Amino acid sequence: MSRMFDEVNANVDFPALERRVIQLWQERDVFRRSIDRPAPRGDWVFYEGPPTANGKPGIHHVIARAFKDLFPRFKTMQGYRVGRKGGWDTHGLPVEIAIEKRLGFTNKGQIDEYGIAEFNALCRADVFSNIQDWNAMTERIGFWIDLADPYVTYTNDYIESCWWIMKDLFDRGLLVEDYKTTWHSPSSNTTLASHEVSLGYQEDVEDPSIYPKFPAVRGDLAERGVIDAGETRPVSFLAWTTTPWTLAANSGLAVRADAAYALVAAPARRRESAGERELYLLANELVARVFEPGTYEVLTTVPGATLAGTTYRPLLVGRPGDGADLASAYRVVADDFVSLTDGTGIVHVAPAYGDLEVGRSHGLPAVFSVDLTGKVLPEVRLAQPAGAADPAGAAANGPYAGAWFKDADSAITADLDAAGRMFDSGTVRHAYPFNWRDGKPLMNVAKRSWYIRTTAVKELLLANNDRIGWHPDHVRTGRFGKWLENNIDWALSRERYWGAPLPIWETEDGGKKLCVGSVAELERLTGRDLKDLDLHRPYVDEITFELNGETYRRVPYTVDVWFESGAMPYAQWHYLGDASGLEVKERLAANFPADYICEAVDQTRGWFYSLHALATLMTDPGDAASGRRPGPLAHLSRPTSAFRNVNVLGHIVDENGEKMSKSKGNTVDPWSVLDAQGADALRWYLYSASPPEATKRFSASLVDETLRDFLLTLWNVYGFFVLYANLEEPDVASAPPHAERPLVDRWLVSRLNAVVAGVTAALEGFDPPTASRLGRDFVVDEVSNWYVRRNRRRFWRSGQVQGESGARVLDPDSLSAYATLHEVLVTVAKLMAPMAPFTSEALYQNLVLSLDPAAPDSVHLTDWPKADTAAIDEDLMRDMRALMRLVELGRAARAASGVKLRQPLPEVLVRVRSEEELAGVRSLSDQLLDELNVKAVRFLAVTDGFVDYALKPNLPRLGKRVGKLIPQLRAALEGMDGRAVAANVRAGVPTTVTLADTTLELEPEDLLLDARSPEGYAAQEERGYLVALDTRVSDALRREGLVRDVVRLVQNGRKAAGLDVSDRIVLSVRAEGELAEAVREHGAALAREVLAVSLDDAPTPGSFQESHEVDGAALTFAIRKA
RNA sequence: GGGCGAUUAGCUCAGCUGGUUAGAGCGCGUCGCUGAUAACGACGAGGUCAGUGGUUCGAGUCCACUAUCGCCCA
Repeated sequence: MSRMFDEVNANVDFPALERRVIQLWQERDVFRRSIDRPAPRGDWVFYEGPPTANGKPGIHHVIARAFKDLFPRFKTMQGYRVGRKGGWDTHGLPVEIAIEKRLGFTNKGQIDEYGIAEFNALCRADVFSNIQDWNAMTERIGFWIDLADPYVTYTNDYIESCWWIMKDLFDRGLLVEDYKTTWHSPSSNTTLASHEVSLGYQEDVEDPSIYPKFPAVRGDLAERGVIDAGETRPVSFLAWTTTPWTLAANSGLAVRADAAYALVAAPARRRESAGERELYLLANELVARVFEPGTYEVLTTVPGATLAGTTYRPLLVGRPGDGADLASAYRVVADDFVSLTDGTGIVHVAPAYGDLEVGRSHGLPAVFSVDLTGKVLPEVRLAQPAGAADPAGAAANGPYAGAWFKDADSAITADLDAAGRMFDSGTVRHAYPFNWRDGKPLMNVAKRSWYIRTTAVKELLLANNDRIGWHPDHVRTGRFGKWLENNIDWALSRERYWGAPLPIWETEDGGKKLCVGSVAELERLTGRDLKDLDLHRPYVDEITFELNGETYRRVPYTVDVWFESGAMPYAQWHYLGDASGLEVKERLAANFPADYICEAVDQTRGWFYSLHALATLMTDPGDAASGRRPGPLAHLSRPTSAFRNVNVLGHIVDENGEKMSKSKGNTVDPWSVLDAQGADALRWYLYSASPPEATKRFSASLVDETLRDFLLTLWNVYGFFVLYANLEEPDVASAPPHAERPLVDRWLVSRLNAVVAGVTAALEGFDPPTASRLGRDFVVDEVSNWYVRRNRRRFWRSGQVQGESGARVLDPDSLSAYATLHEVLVTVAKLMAPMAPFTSEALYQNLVLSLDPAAPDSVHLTDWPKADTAAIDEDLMRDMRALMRLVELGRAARAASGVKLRQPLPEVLVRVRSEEELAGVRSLSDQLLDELNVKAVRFLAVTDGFVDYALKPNLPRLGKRVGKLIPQLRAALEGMDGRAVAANVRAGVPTTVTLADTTLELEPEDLLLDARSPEGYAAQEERGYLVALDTRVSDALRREGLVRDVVRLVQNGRKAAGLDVSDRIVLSVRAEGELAEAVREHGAALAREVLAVSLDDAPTPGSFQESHEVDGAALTFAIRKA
């Protein structure tokens, strides 16, 4: 017999079902067709943030991809075309480090020895080592993205686009070379990337803590009135540092202009109390912390601004940097960075070792004391007093020459102490970074570096940020906004190997520099055919050319990988500006900027920033006042970020809240979840568990809960529908129109449309938790636990009638139920499609395509449901809510009364909160009777004298008006006659309340009436609702209740006998006493309930037989399939 | 050390612009119901809404500080 629908297996295996759906998508080419289908609303642009495929994908990659898939599917159904080009991040340090580890390298020099070409070849081979896993995971979770034609950052085309951008920036003066402070590892002579530095931070490192005395030039101070002109005692600026080795690099001292500085008289060393006193300058508020109590005297205080510009003599000398002019050194400067929380309020400034910005802004020269391998330079020695000859001779090596910089600390300290230049020395424990590979200390060093001058467009960065739809919103002004406000130039160059080379060529002396923007340009410069040139190092390093008689060589740098990922809007199409083909230009125009991106929160200063900064630079309209030229995309777009909306995702942690890491062994293999619970359960859990930005604790048991709570409930409703539809074969198309269906159907349709509106709004607001929870609550609470439970009888044995043609035709009531539930299931399938693409596809295939082969052959090719606002009946939904509330109270009342639900009761008294609700609930009262198994309902008027009332103020209305009198008013209302006030409320007249000092006129809506239970009923009340059951059971009702017991036992018997739900039976029942009477009286109803074609009290031979005791009476029945 | 965010029941989370008795699901206990259900219903145990102070007639909600956790930066 051919069924209307494919049978639905109640023991559904979701992972297996999902694999079949994947196959169906492949066979029907659904993904491609979803992009090719007509897009009346135009393009909606999604950018894939490229992952790296050199590691196995973990559960945290699934979450990002689950979100990345949701919105493109949603927008596609809404009528947009959403192209989804995949991408892979292939360059960068993680790859290099993996290869270095494999080769056992501990420092960068070993790479040069090994050979850059060989090294990079290994990197290239490694980056896709896990791409099979990635592609399999991507497909299995249903992430639709074009993996056949992804952008790959290591390709020549991609690199060339990066070059084009850099050349544009260079030509506009926005790509410049300058000194930069870096964390340098002298042990491996390498600059470390910031994340490498953070890997190596150690807490509680013991370092020197010294207070050197810088001899002030007394004349300068006397001139400003800080000391007397005749002062002869030594005057020192007292500084504090933890790096004695940088003292030879000192070229300035910094004070805070707005802080008070004290001139203190004290002994020459901290621990001395006697002896000749010297004079010190330091921040006034730190004096008591630096000097021992009772050993010092504050002579005067002056503002820091007064000290600025005075000079002092150096303690040690070092090697001046290129072009450094020592004439400008050894000055006191004022700067806000100076902190007064520790030290002395006078900061020793060594521009070459960490204080580059300060030095630069005050014109202090860079002086070096240590080379890049951590060896102290030969020039370093104690400074000699003016006019004194160096005993060892200036040409000879200094006493610390060649020493490891940290080893020189103690010698320098001792020598300064001996020279009387040390006020105190000790140690301090603090956090300090070490090379994470060899454990050796790092040092802050200024190096030449290339920068993108993002500070030139800072205002534009902020303005463009204001227009981004951040989700959550606080990132705009918080994490990201703060970052932009403190914007510093983007340090672009890296001394690395496996990355896009910086395309700058310079002359031997570095005097002339040229940025190359394309391979074609390089061919013109060299006169060579470079079509087959690998743009990576070392090959590109070998390309040199002559220009105006000078040889140009490429600088040795690669660029920050964030630059590469930030360039993807342009580089994914191999965009080269005006040199691009027409097709590429059109592609770029259609796909810029993105409507949506989605990544985890750690990308704020990573991809989010690099995308934003480059797009801002590219679309910069220019600034005539400062002579800034417009960017190359200014003609295409107003100033903009690269993205309009972004979901910022939180991280996934394990079930104990701990970060997942391979070393802890607490990572979750996505496949373990995908194979057990399936992709939809996982996706739904990820969407609904918590706000996207929240840190999520992941546990498989929560995914399991999602599966049982939501997906299985939906599946059961679906299975229920199909099971009975296949028996009854309803023609849902011929069902009565909505308006003519029973109230409960109209209610469900109303709710459905409200849910459509709600889910649509939530997804348009990039809010998956709200969308998924609306769907879940609707399906579980309203469709399954209310509608289907309340209406299941309408779906089975529904009294088929013969149609005029002799065909079987369902009565309109059943047909309405089928049509309503069918519509709900189909619409829910569409609403769920972006979030649970597999289950929704399965439902759609069976529920829609079985009936209408002409329909789109995938749910993902259908249009997003539109909410029919005309079908949303707010009053009806409010009334049903009230009814559900009453049923809840009625059940509680029954439970309290001890009368079981099978026993019918004669009457229930009901009171609701308003006249409108009363009318509404009255129209739904048959639901109430059925649900509570009661014969009649009596509605009490809202102000019926049958009940008394507690009076309460309606606070949202009265709070502002009455204010402080609220407690008085409460007390007064409690003392008033509830019935009398209720009568006022009913009549719509104000009530006068007398308080101590005043009287208040309260309008009816200012008061809340809480009904109190009537005496002698099993009653439950809550917030104005009241349900009271009359629990007197008549004999007739008792017999009815007994028969319901018999029905239940026979039904159980049917099940035990292995009968099908639609099988008809021959039934015999033998009972005694009142039970026999009850069976006789309600025999017809009994037979109808259990599908008995005949009912007698004779034994039925060869049949299933059972004996029971019902309410003390014996019962035996036998059933046989008819 | 700085910035941003979080902290509500054993677990996962709601709680809108301050307002009546702080909720849901899971888990636990008792009882009930059951021909779609791997279910469902009622009742119960479980909360000083991280802490302290403030604003207010009224604070889970607003403000300040503190603690703990996470991320980013140093």
